[in-house]
Amino acid sequence: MAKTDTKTKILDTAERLFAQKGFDAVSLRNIIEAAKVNLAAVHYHFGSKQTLLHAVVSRRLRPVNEERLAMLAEARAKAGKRKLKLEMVLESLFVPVFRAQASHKSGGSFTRLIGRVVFDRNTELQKFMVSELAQVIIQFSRAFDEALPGLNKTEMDWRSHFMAGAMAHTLCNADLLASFTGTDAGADGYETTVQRLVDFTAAGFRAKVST
Amino acid sequence: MAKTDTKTKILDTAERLFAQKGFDAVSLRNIIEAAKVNLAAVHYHFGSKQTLLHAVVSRRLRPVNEERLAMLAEARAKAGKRKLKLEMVLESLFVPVFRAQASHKSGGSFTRLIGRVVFDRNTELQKFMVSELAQVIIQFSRAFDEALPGLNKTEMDWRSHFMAGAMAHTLCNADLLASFTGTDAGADGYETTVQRLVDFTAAGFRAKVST
DNA sequence: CATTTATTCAAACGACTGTTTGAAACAGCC
DNA sequence: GGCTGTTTCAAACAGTCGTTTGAATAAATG
Repeated sequence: MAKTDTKTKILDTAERLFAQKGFDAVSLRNIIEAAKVNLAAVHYHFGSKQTLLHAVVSRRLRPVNEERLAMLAEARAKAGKRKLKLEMVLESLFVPVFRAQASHKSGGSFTRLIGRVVFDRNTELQKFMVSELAQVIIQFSRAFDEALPGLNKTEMDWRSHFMAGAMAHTLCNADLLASFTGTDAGADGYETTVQRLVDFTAAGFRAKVST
Repeated sequence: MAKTDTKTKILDTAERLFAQKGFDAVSLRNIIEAAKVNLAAVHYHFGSKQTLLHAVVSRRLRPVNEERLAMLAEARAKAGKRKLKLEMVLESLFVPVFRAQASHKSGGSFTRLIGRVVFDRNTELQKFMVSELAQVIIQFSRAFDEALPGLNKTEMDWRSHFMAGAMAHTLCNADLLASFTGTDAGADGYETTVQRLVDFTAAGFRAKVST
């Protein structure tokens, strides 16, 4: 118990602080102070600050990505020979990450972190993210092609891009919605949020391509 | 000429570097080295690093916001007594900021910066942004209500949020699209990008609200 | 038990941070 | 010319940064 205690304390605290303030704005000393561990413990367990970030992201993102692929496979199985339904593909992409926020009582700090990571310009981190997301990207871009057989590749790429932006912004800046508009982002469960996001992005994917 | 030369050299260089690496990751010494000015000049002209960021953002964002409001007013005038058209509202929001990228040959660094700023968690910066965007938010949320009379407030807030995410992500991470999919973001002019973004978000706004 | 391995700790490393200072260099004006 | 106000400059300030070190402690193994 005591062996991994320090390790997870560091992970939990780093996750919370990175999500709150961003990677560069949080120092290792901020983390070890809040986690009440020794400074050298970070390097002993993780090697460097950058590797710590990778560990923080990976711990949460890996199960999420596995569940995404599992849900997509299930959607495929359920469709059988029929065409894959766009809404189910989108749900497979959204539900695991939004549910992780609700279930794991990290106070939503980790989804904020994942959302933020997408927008962070950190060359090391981006390489890491690409490798972590590789399978998901491959499988889901294929799924989108199947669900929207008529759409040409360029349009598909752009619309996937827009969809990713809407998703990341929602994960990362849900509190902005409250401050700007007064609407409380966490008022309903994650299911309602996902439903809204699916409605919006599905309609966007299906929009008539203007000439 | 020499009087404002240092000032604009600092602004230009800071804009480029902030957009490339983010606010925290760039030091004042990085900036003054690239701009070939003295370190103290930053504080002489701008007071602090934070105020420099405000100046960098404001210089570009202010004219963009003015043009946004002007385009919206023009769209209103053109509509006359008819209902405001959603696509024209969206264009009024997108065109100025995307055109600024193309016209001002900053290499698109400033739109990346503006996109990034939306996602940055910097309390000081967020307060500043809210004040800079206040008028735009008020006017455009009213316009969206007019263009979509049937939609209730909560749904409207969420969809505006999704739309903002798609926009910010496109401004900030256009290069990601190239690296992930191979589609070159800058292949066509900004008009095509705006058109695609309008198509996507307009359809999202108009999506049937699922029960 | 002793001995080896894993983990914690305080202290220091050199480098870098934003900011301040006070003296130079420059401008425009009488 | 001298003088005033603006702008530049090198140097230093007081911290903080990520990282390393070597000894002290805890746990595990024989």
